[in-house]
Amino acid sequence: MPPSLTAENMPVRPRRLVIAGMEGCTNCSVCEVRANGICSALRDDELERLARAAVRITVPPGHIFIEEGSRATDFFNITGGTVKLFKSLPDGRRQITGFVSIGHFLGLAVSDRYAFGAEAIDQVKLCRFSRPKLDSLTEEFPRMERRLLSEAANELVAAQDQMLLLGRKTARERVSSFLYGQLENHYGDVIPADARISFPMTRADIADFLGLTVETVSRTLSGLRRDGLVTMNAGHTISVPSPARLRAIAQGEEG
Amino acid sequence: MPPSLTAENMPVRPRRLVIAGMEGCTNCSVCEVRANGICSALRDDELERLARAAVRITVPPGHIFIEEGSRATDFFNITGGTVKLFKSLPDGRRQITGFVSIGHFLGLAVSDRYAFGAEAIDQVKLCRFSRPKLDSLTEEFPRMERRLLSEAANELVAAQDQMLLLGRKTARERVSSFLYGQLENHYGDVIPADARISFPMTRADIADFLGLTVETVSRTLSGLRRDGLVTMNAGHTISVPSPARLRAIAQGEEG
DNA sequence: CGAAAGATTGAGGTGGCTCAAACGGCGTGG
DNA sequence: CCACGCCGTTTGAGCCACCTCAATCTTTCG
Repeated sequence: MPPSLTAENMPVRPRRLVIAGMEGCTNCSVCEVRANGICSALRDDELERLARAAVRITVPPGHIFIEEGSRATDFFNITGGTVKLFKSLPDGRRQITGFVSIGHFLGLAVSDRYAFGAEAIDQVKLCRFSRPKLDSLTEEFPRMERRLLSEAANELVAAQDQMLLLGRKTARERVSSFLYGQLENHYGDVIPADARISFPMTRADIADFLGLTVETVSRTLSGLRRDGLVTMNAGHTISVPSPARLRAIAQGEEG
Repeated sequence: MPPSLTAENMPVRPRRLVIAGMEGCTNCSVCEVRANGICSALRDDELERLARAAVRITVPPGHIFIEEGSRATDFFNITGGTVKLFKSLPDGRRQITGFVSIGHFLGLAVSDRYAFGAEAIDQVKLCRFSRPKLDSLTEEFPRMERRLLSEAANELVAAQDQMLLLGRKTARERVSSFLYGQLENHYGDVIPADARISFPMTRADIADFLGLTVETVSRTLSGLRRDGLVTMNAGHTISVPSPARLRAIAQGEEG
């Protein structure tokens, strides 16, 4: 059993700390996302009550575990893997509104139905809470509600950034923004020169996230490579010699 | 996700319930947004404490009262008028992330700085709370925190809709979505045939909201008029004979 | 090793942008 | 009361960034 992890002695950024063989575990005090999940706001004794409300499940790649417009019966906390959230139009056009991974919650709904769909990109592990259970839990633990509010505020800021991207940025700026965002996810606020990213999403996912086509994403990446801004080891692993230059492009600071 | 974010306790649509001559009033129990503002979650005795923390101010049209990136010292509740929220790029490109009016809050920030700017479109009235004051208030009134969470959840849903619009909709669909949204704001869920909207924002505002240019917005409106979908009385007042058809276009259901 | 999915590249088309001009309402001042 | 100027809106003409369609190449995985 790992030492007790409190909010104070843990870093803020998500870690790739994934403990194998936890599938059947319902003891939240040793949960791998204790440090970042919604549970991070709780004390050990409170966690025990939480554990009874949570069910840990595993979702295979490509599986849609939240259907757009279906009844919002559950609430999820991601404990491993990466999920894409999306909205679609009747003719199949799709917009990915965000990628969420370890430590983040999922299932905030205004009405009794989900306004978005959720699909596992790779093998995804998550904690499921039934909505009524969660309601009574937040009732009991105000600190958890505060945690949810701060998480929602974060999502809102990210959503506003994405609106600026989708409404006003060029393809080159969008792709650079995406790559830089991946760098931030991985390294936090201090990104070293010659950084490397590895991400699970396909070009099609990236295109649907950036409001572009696969071809444009591919061409734009090739362009960045030609300009020495990135080097591509494999399709899903990219090196960035100068993150600062990439950031400048992402923010529209280049000629 | 949110605790009680069930249909029953969700905020209803904003009402045009505006009581004149309240400018100097600091008694929240008779406040015109009592029904929809963040205060709506509070009892009368709690409101009295709230009143001491609030300052009512008036902002003239065109005035930017939140500067992008400035210190997030205050939190606002809009009691009259319409505000545009925006983000900009260094070269002046601008994206309006939302229009907020009576009853909505403003100023939720993740860091110690605002990630967006806010500008009054018409004459705007608002309640200002200092951040520390608000913090102690939410500490004291958990119900208020819950209210903020539900409001944030609503904003998040709207933001996701807007991302779909910006990333995947045509100009015609975007303009139709905007107009239909205005109808919803005004009428709520039940929109009568032959509905009329009147909005304060200029074509430039609409363009920056929809990720288009002024010219495209204008041309698209002309197109909708040519097709009998809208009739324009004055530039800022538009009639919609068949809201259902407009909605169909907005959602990409037309050929 | 082979099939299928994903990624890249090319050629050509187009929706929305840019540049430009004209129009209209409204407040101001003569 | 009208002339003027300002600002927002509309309309036109031409262009370009990104999309569409299509072929080829690469990676993945049974």
